[in-house]
Amino acid sequence: MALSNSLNPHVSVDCVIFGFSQDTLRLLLIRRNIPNRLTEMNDVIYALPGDLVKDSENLNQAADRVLAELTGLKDIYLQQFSAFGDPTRITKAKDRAWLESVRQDPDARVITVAYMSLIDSAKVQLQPGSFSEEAVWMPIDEVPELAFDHNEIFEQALAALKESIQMQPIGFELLPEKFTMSDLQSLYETILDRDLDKRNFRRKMINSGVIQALSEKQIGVSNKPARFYRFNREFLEERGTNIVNLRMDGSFTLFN
Amino acid sequence: MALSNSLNPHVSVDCVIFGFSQDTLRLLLIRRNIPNRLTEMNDVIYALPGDLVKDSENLNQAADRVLAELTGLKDIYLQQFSAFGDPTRITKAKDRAWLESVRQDPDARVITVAYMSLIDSAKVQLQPGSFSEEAVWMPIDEVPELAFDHNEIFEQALAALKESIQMQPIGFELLPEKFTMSDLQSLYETILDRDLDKRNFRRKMINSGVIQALSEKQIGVSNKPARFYRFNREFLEERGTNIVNLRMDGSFTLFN
DNA sequence: TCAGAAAGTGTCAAGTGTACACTTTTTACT
DNA sequence: AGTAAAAAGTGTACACTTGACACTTTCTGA
Repeated sequence: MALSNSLNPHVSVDCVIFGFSQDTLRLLLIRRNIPNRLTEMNDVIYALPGDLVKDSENLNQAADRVLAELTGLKDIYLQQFSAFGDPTRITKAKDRAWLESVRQDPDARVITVAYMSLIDSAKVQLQPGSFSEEAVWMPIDEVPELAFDHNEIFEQALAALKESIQMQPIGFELLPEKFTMSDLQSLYETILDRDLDKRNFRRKMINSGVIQALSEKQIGVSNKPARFYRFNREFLEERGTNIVNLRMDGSFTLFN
Repeated sequence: MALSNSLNPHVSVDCVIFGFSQDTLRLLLIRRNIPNRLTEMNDVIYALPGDLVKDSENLNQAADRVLAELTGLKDIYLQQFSAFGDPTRITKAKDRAWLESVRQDPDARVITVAYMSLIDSAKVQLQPGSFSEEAVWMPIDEVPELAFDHNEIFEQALAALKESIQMQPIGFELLPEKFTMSDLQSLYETILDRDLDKRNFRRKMINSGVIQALSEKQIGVSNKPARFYRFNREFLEERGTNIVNLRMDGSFTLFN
């Protein structure tokens, strides 16, 4: 069996990248067309974006690089949430064709460090896909079978997101700079998968100090135009990123 | 440079193992004596327990194995909290002697997956140390300079512990089966590094349902004997392990 | 029997969570 | 010009939780 001459041939990063549009939480996936010798058709395989870690970079840099190559964006919210290293995680038959097409050493175990990323999908200009590879936004309840153990990684990322959003003001990463209160509530309802009371939601958000009202309002809507808000970045600076149980007195619980 | 013939020569696990005794939070460290050719004395180096991941095992199994070899215990609370992979993390001069003594390939980067573990230190029979290697319980505010980036890993584990203990009923992993309310409060005060009100603490713990009062009491103490309590394991079964914001109505926030 | 030590207990005021329905503002249509 | 449709925006009352605060009880050992 050939060994790669990299010092770290078997460590990768995978990115679970969430976006939010049309009141739907979406996942950024890579779609690959793998020629199938038997059928002479292409097999379509979906996978999380990821890559092997280079010798010169650390794990965060590798994840940043994957994100930048895919979306063109830098300084994106990125949170490492788990490593996956089961010896059988990439040995399933369904993944063989792809592996052989990209790896020198398809039998080797790959340990992967998984990142969760939140981006404003409106900012993303997906790189135009080649014939064999393309990035697509997939609604999270339509995620198909993915390569390797990527379904499990995705499920864990989603769970991590649900937990984090109740503890830290990170939902804003999924929205544009300016958003309405309804946008924000819709985002929270989607992620937490339940309805929230409109009046209570607004009160809590405003009182918590995490958002600031702008004087600007929507234009061109055929109903009462909503006020825009923006995330109060000073809030984070004052408190650090590890906010637990913010209440008006300094403690924080978004929804019980 | 020689390459190991393992498929995964460069992935390890490191365990940050917390224990609690004499009202002090302690860390289980490995102390190694490394012969120094210049001084003809031994250099003493402390490090987190850890090992390379074997081809046949997954990451959790590797961490379990490290723990079992060190303490003789199985089924211990173990939570993966972060991976560390900076290219320079093991290249500092101070670590050279040790590395050369244990690794075939001291220049290679090692990516490590870090675990936080909580154990009742009374259950641990530390394996009798050889001349060159020995395990010791170190109070967390006396932790010396450690090998590699282990100080950083420890700091992050401590931060993760502080956060987790406010969200999930995991403090019990550090206590014996039966404990007094004062033991429990002392543990929380130590980890959170602040005083808690005795009456409010008791009320909250009892009302939350996470502990059960036993009829048994202390004997042989020279003051009013304290009642024993135990952790209510059914509580976890009913709610799953990811408890956020438990209150009496089902929500949970331990302390604001 | 007395002193020392830690256990154990109750109340009140302020803050927070939750449930709940109508008015306002805008555009589009006739 | 008038009206309908659509979403924005607003207040209150009740129940519960939190947090501050000090004294009594129970045991041992001298």
